[in-house]
Amino acid sequence: MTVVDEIKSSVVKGVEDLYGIKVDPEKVITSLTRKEFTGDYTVVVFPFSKMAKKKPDEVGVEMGKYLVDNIDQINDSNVIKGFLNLSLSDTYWKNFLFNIANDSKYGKFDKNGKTVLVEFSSPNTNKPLHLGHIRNILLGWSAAKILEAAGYDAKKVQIVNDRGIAICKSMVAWQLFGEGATPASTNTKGDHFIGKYYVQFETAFKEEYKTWQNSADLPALPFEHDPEKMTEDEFWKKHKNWYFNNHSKLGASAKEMLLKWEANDEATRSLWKQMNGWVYEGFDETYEKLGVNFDKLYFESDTYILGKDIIEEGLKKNIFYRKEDSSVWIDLEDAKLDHKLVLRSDGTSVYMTQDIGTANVRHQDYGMDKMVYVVADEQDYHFKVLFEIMKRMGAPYADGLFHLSYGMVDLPTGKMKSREGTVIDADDLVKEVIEEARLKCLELGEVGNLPIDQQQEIFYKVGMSALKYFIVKVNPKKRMVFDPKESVDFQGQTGPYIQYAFVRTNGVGNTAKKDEVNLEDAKAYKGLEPSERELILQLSEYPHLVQLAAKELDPSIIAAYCYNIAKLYSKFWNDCKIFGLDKETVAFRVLLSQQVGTILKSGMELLGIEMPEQM
RNA sequence: GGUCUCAUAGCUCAACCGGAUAGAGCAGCUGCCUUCUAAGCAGCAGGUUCCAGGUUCGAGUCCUGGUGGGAUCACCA
Repeated sequence: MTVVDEIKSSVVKGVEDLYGIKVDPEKVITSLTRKEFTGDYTVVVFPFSKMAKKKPDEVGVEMGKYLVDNIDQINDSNVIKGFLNLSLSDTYWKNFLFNIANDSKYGKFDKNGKTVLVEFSSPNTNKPLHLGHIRNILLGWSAAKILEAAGYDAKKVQIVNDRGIAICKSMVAWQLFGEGATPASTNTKGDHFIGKYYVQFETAFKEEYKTWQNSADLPALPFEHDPEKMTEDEFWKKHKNWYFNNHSKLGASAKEMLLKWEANDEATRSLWKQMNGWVYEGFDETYEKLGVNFDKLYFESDTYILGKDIIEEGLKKNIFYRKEDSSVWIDLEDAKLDHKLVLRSDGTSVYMTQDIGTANVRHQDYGMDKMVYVVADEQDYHFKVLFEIMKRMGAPYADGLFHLSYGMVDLPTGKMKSREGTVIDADDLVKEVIEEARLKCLELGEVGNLPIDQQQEIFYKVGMSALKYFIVKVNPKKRMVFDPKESVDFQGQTGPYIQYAFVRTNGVGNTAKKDEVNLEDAKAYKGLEPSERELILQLSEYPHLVQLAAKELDPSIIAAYCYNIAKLYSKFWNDCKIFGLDKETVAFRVLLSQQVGTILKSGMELLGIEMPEQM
């Protein structure tokens, strides 16, 4: 039982003993005492003062006395404006530090026997990964790590969108313009190689469309052009899809390719396999750089036909209904979600059907209790509908479905748009950030004399932490702005700042080893400086925050926490000397540094960030 | 137009689900390296939390109504 729990239950008992009122322990509000006041924990007494019909301060004083009398560790209390501040003894905090030093699993919860699937990344195979994917990947990875720490068996999966019109466009362009080139022959990373042909297709299509617009005998157009309401450009933009489907030569080739693919045409399938293979090689390289991996990949080419049988089952249960044209729908009006198509009139699947089917297959594979989809917030509606359907279908994991919805990454100039070339490429960004780190390390750090491969490793870790921390510190739900020039910083609330604090703890450890400091001596340490006390108090919050982050699926909670610890350690570093003092003090501060280092490392690991030994 | 979502310092973000005087970082200014790594520390300055009401001991947080951004409302994925 933690102190906080103990305080809460004592408050409950106290309220009952003193005033004869029963309260729910959940309703007891405690928090860390703010810096301006003396105390460690604060209890809000307003609710009890209302029930007891006494003045808040009066209740506070009575409760304070009760708690000091009944909980050994609490040795003082004060009341300010209805807030009861409780102080724990120095001995308590010192013992707390000794306890976690002996607990190798501090902050890691016992297995709860539940399995959770985390789906993330899920790229299309027609172009390379970009900054948006990076946010997705970091969130997914981190969510999985946090859930693991909270006791779940977390499986990392993705659905690879490897089929459809987009990849066919790349295939057509490669046939038309490729002249047999390969990633190897052009010395290009596979995903970039394919992306190049996708862009080439789009460019050629645009040209074709333009020529057609200016040609003499245009057919009747489906949309009217009202010059008052739209510009010429907007007018043609509106017709783009229609043109692609009905008049474009390139469009026809791509569509033909798709039909052949669906008909299992041998040549088409083998070209498709080859081109996707190139893309996967490229993706793997990027994933490795980002330090992530997956337990299982699901491919849309396998799953896109799934789900139909489930729809049939649902039809029997009257969850779905069939229209006259034999398309199948679900009525979700009572959930304020409208009617939604789940099967086309020709009997083929739609996106929703696939997702239903895929969820089912995953349940056969893993029997998961929970599933987290890391997908951008533009799909909020889709997942609301999907989850509602799964609930009505009675899926056993329906209550464990969670959409980790995150906001887009914007540039200072506005949205990233692949069509306008304003996309930040993942590989470029990684490379840039490592280069920045190299310059910074050589300027500020003490790495110049290390062997070159160790230097490289440090540059990599520092650069990646700057990038990752910047992204993961923001609450996932919020849109965020990424300024390529300024965003990836190395000072202040950043990854490298936290790494720097860690490197200091590491240095302390090395010196302690050299000086043969005996950590047992720490137990005889007599004092406790404010910055030491504050640090230990924060260390004690770690498990609680891991749980909170797991519950909210929010890595930014951990990111903020790590920063907090690093900051307090930096303060401690400045306030307190570590070596060259009596052996008890030295031992205690070495032990404290060691624990700070341990927590920083495991906290940052939850965010997918590695710590360098030195920098 | 319906639905969802967001709005906090010049900029980028916090505020642990309603708690004390709204906090950090960056940018700006002032100090601190002969001593464990100054990627640091201490300090100054910066706010009508978009607006108007409401709920209550207490509202950035909840409710209503505005304003402004974004998303979504396909037999696309």
